[in-house]
Amino acid sequence: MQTLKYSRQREAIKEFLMSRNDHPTADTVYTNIRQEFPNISLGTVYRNLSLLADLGEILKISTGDGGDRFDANTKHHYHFICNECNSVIDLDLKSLDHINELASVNFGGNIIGHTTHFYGTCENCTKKH
Amino acid sequence: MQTLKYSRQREAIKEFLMSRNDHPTADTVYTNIRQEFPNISLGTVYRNLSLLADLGEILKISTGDGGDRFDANTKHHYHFICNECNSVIDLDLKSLDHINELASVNFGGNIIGHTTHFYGTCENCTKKH
DNA sequence: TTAAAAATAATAATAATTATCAATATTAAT
DNA sequence: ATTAATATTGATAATTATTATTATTTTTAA
Repeated sequence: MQTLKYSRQREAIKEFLMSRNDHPTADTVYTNIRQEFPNISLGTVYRNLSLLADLGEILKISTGDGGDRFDANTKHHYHFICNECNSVIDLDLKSLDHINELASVNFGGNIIGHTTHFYGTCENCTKKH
Repeated sequence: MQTLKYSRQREAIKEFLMSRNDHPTADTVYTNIRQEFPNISLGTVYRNLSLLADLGEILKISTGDGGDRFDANTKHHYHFICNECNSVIDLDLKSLDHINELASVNFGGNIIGHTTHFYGTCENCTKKH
C-alpha cells in the first residue's frame, strides 16, 4: 500500500492554509507558497490539497463559481458566499444536525451529513453602495 | 437591449428537463436532445441552460463533482447527493428559512438565501451491499 | 416581403484539474 | 553512514467542463 512520506511542500501548504481564514483557491495557495518554494509546481499544490482533504486535515469547499476553495478549519461550520465579490466567509452558527433527521423522514437512503452555503451581500460590498 | 426570441431548441431543452427528475448534466441534455435535433451544438445547450437559469425558469445545481446539474423544478427545495453513485435526488423537506436568520445573528452582511446539499448513501446503493 | 436582430452550428479558446514520468527526496534496513 | 525501496516532486501533457467567436440561419417586427 501507499505509505505516506513527509514532504516539506505539503507541510508548507497546510501551514499556509492554517494562517488564512479566507478560504483560498489552489491557485492562490500556489502563488503564495512560491515565495517559499519558487520551483513548486501547480500540480504539486493540487495533489497535496487533494491528499490533505482525503486525510481529513483540510476541507474542500465547492462554491460553484470559480475554482474550489480550501479551509484548514475542519470542524463542521457554515459559509457565506458573497454574490458580488464571491468572497467566502465563515459564519458563527452552531451545527444544525437536526436537519439531517428532518431530511431523512421521507427518504429511503442514509443521510450522514450536509453542507449549507448562505448567499447574499457581504459587509464590504454592502458598504460600497 | 437584447430582446428574447423564440427558439425551438430552447423549448425542447426546457421540455426535456421538465420530463426528468434526475437533474441531468448539460452533456446528458445534449445527448438526449440530439434525438430530436441531430445537429444541435453542445454550445447551444450550454447557452440555453445558462439563459433559462438566468431567467429563473430552471435551477442550476453545482455538486462539486462532475458538471453542473439542471432542474426544471424552480421552487426552493433540497437535494441529496449520493457519495457512491453521485445521483442527485429531491428531498421532501419544507424550506428551512429560519436558518437564514440564525446565520445572520453575528454577521455583518445581508443573507438572502441558502442552499443545502445532504450527503450519504442513496437507497439503491444501500441495497447493493 | 423585407430588414433587423437574435439564435444557431461549428469550432476555437479558456479555466480548472488530473495524469504521466523521469528525477529527487524521504525513510527504513543494512 | 550507505544503500535500497518507494513516495514525492517539477515539468508538462492531457482531460473535463464551459465559454467565446463568427458566419449562417431563424425569428419577428415593420
